[in-house]
Amino acid sequence: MNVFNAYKDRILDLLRTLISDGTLPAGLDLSRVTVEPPRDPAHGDLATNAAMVLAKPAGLKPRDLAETLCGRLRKEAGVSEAAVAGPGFINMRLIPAVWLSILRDCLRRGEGFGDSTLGGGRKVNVEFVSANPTGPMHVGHARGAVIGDALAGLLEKAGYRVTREYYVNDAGAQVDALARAAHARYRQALGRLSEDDIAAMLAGKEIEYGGDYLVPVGQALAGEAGDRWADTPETEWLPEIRDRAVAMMLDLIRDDLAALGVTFDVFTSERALVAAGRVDDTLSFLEDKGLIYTGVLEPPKGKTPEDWEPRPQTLFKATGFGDDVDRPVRKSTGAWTYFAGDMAYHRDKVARGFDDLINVFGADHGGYVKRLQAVVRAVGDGRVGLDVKLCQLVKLLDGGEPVKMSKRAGTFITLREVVDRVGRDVVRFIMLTRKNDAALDFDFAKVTEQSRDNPVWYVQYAHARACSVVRHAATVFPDRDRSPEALAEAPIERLETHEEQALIRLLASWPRVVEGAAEAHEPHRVAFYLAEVAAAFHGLWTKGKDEADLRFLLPDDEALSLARLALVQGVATVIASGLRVFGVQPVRELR
RNA sequence: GCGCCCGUAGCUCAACUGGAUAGAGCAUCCGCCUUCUAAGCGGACGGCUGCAGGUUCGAGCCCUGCCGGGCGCGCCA
Repeated sequence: MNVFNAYKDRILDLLRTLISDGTLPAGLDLSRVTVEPPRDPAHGDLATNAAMVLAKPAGLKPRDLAETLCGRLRKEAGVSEAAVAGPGFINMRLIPAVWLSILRDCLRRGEGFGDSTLGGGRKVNVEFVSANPTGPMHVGHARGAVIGDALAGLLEKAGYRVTREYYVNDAGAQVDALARAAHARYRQALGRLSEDDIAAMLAGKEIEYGGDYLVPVGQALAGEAGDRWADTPETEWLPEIRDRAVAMMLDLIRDDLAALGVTFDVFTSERALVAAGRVDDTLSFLEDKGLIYTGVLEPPKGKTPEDWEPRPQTLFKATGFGDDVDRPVRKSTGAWTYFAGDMAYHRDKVARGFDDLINVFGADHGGYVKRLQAVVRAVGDGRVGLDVKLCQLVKLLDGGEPVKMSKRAGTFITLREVVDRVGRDVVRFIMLTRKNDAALDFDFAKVTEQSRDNPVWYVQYAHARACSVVRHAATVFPDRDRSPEALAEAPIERLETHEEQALIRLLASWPRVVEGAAEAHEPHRVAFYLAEVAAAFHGLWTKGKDEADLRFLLPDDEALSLARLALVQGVATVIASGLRVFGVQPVRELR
């Protein structure tokens, strides 16, 4: 239960009552009314802007309307105070029982606390990673993988039906290049080429991919086909070798993703879409709507490509849907452009019945967003939304020094190396400690150190420490049931200190954090929230050092101890619930 | 030249989709370890939210124009 939304519903009901009795005019727009925690907790538990938003359209003074509302709110169940503040805010305080019942709910539901019905079972497709199947994943892919997976987990928690999807770009020139490189490795496996020959082919641009990861591909091909393709022309072997190599690269990528703990529900093949005639279907569908035409594009202003010349092209009328220019769908060779395939792919997603589409891309795809949204508008009749999350790059550091990476020198860091070095949970959490559109520093030294500076450790420490306190309770009160279910029955009304009550409110806001982050498609908010919970808990823990009667476990007061234990368990539960969204395993014990 | 993203404390970043006196950590300074894990905690210092206008009860957030940085810009995927 999101207590803020619950009270918002009550306030909306009150407002409708005021409309029906004539205090407020009919037809008032209530959509801008919000209920949120006040910035300063001293103001109360909840605040609403209702009076300020509605005063003007209702022809009333904000403070007058606020007073009227306040009078009604004071009679609402659970409200202990309601007061007008500032320009017309209404601050409310809730009776302690409301907060305590949320803590009990948290303990009874465990990690399921925070689950929401916000999504109402609507279908969302989250497409992420979609790296070309031409080699292992490098560290640059990790951020998109983690953000996509965590966003999917967040949406699931918020009540959406989520499909995690990977679009396999297996139809373009890149996979043909992969096939040629695999063929060279195949001939190497047959003894026809040496390592030096491969190097020379790379240098001469005969092949594009030279990585060792293709050696086993060559060996497998040699084992399967013998010398059947050793001396035949490219047209004879390319399709088969390409398909085998792509399949093996996808296995490689799946393994890398598994090391990160990421799995997909659907892999959609670009080549299969093309083969099934879906691109042709999509183009004729759009043609029937008058959205495909032949025309000549203006050259880009300022920076014209050297070989630019005016040329009639087959174009999609993207400008009709918010794009800056119309987009080519056919190359001069007659083949479809990559974009044409993407049009078919997004139409396919719409046809599969998704209510919302989310694509997680690298920041270098920023120029691609508008045209994709134009496509989705065109094929979805405006019913389906497309949100594109652009991930800025990750700067790899080690102790503050940049880690040198260059594809040319072959020293790029693979995803696997990073996971092996610091662990999957660290990679996942750190990748979520920034908004997707801000650059992120990933410092090997920092993310593994145990200090306040390292958010992963700090949050895990809070969880471990909470678990430790509960464990320790076994020695102080050996006869007591310390399970979360039993603690839900503890006399938590005895939690009276300011810090304890603040922490209860913070835990109680977890459902609201889930809903807000899910609605905004911003999983990083969960990371910041968890750090806040951790800080509040560490603070409370340390206070017990200064003042013995503030310790969680008081041998002389079993009832209060159980109440505090309930709060400690609540902290562990909420942190575990949040980490679960990220696919991170909560640590119960630090070594 | 056009489009998108970014610009917040000395540094790294938040700010709950327009709310109240813009918050944390690091760094600096001052305190706190016979204790449930001090690998931690508390306090102080620190701001013209890049600049200038606009919209309204209210702007870090929305609009316009500048300044600075990143990405992209017809047959690459």
